[in-house]
Amino acid sequence: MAREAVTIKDVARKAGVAISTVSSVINGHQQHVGPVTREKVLLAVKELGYRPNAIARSMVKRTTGTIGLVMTDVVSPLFNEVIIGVAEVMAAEGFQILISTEIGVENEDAAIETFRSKQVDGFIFMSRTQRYTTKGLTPLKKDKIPFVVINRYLADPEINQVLLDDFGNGWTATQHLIRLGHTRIATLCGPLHDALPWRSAVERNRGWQQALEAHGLPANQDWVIESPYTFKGGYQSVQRLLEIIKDSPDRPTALFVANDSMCVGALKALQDAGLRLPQEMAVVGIGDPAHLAYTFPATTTLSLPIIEAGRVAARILVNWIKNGKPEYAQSVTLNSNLIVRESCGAHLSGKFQS
Amino acid sequence: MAREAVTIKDVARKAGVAISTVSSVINGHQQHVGPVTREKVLLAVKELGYRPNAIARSMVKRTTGTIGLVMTDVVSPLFNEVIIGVAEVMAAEGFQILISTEIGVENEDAAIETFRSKQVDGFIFMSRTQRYTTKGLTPLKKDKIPFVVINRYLADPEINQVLLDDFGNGWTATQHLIRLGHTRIATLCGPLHDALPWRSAVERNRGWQQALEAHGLPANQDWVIESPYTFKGGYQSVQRLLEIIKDSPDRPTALFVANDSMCVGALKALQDAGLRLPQEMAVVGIGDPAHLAYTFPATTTLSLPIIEAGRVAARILVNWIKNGKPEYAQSVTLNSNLIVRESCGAHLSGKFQS
DNA sequence: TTGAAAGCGCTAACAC
DNA sequence: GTGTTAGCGCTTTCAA
Repeated sequence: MAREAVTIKDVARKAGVAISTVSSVINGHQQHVGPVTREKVLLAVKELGYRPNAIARSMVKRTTGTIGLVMTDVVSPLFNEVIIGVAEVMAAEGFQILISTEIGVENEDAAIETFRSKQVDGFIFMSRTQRYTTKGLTPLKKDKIPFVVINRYLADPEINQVLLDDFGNGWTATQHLIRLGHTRIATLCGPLHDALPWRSAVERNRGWQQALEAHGLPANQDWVIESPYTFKGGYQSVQRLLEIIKDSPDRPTALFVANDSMCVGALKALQDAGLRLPQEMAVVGIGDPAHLAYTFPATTTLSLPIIEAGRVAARILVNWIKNGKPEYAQSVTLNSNLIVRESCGAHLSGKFQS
Repeated sequence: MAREAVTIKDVARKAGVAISTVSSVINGHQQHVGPVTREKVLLAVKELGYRPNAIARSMVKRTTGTIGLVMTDVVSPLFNEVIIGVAEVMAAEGFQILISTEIGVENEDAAIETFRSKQVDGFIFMSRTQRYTTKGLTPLKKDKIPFVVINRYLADPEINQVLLDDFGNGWTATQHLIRLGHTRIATLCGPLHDALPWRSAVERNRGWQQALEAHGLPANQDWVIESPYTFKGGYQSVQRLLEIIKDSPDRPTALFVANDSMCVGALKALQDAGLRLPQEMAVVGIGDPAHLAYTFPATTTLSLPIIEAGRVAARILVNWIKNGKPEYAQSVTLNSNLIVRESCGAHLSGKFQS
């Protein structure tokens, strides 16, 4: 801060008017101030280089024009993108964003406390791990503090949430392969039976299964390979799958991979095994397009709308703050876009239309 | 904010002591408060669920424990990473981070104004475009507001800067190829002669040139292809290069690509032209490892230490804030790490040792 | 060792 | 129309 900041008092003195008059013109309360006085004030403001102290203002208005963005996992570049969406609408609405420096789910409560003491007007929570807990959020709810939660799938219907359509993604990815003519579709499904199972894995797998069933195709459980959401997991899963199917007369011709990191590993393993892609194995993934556009072949993928999730959450939050109450308790589920690239073989088959 | 927040006054009343006593125990001014009084206060704090109002505190202490992070380009995932580094040290130091919602260089001044009115204790500027200007920073300097600048290469020696070693990156990348036995090395250099030339392009190109000269090798200017830092730029540059060298007996066997997006485009173009990589063309790039690890072949690259830049900048800033003055005017240049993957052919040649 | 009171910079009644 | 004044919640002399 400037050592000797000029205050509203200085402006008032310089302009030869009262403090409250200055306040009026600063805040555009035009009703009560004459044009000449107004000019005098404006002049003084300019000459002194006066900059209103937002802290002092917050003090009396009891609102800061600042929201807290709590990310349990700043480390993920993909999920970082939520900032872009949030920033976009907050800029338009004149809010500032405080981001949590405390990293990791376990520090979420600390972040909430810090932000509350800083008097943020509301919160956005972004998590990657899809925890089911509401623990840290309960006090917020009780104190009627505006907040919206992204990607957390909480059971509480009173909480405003923005969700990604995991089931739909699994369904769409699989259906895309079916439309391309594949009838035997395997899947790398992620951590389905972990200590705490990942909701996204479970849902995406359900999508795969139901899409197949809806088309009267078999959802062969031997072709469901579980592994962590990692490059290595994807690589090893493919090796396992290849082992399982090696003597099979009816090998799968397509593969749905439920996560981006896994998908890159899978592609690598497939190529290391000498398979031609997509001719001998068509692949569809889910996740970050920035990554998957650069694989070889470029990966057809369902692109998670993270930026849009940020926008939507921000809009809900801003409305809530401005109106003093939530529009209504809502849970918005965002669909993904299917980005057709090369790995699914659509560019070869010519079969895929829509 | 909670509608009816409990204040220090409530605590004082409940504990049967004076406001100033509560303040003392809250802030750990142990000197002046007896153990029984202290306990009474602590109890009241707990029972009431008192949370100090940081805004009110800031008001009188004239410091907010908040810094402003101004990014001219939030849209770049790579440069977003700076947040991670900054957050890491700010968390440890107990500062919060306000991020600029105003996007684009042209809005930098607006961001500065907003943050100043919010009384941030200091600034970190992160830019991608390496503007030479000091315009918006001059008032900060004049008012002795702590700030540090990342990736901007300002001439003013009094400004604290964190820089990336563009020249060194060009040099190292090229030298790596030389060590692998290449003697004819082309380069895609980026926007060297643009309306406003990109410093990074100029410097990286200088690194390429001098590394070659240092080894007594020709820096063939016909093999310097200019284009924007884009996927398309890289793709087209390779096409141009291939055209130029197609009848040449002494074709280049290696390529230094001065930017990550360009590099991905280049790889694609090379493969589309039917070249085997890295056997017929070895490639080294610069930029984001997350991207370039997934190309085919995986790209050997100089990985820009963006997170580290955030850390370093944050440390300098925090010191400045805490001591009331900068440690000294410094300009820290960070070297990149060479990440050896497949595109350079090191795994085949066995020549590369260090 | 504790408490009273001034004041941080600003807004918003309420008088004039 | 314009000015006076009482806070917002807290820290910090300074007395007691």
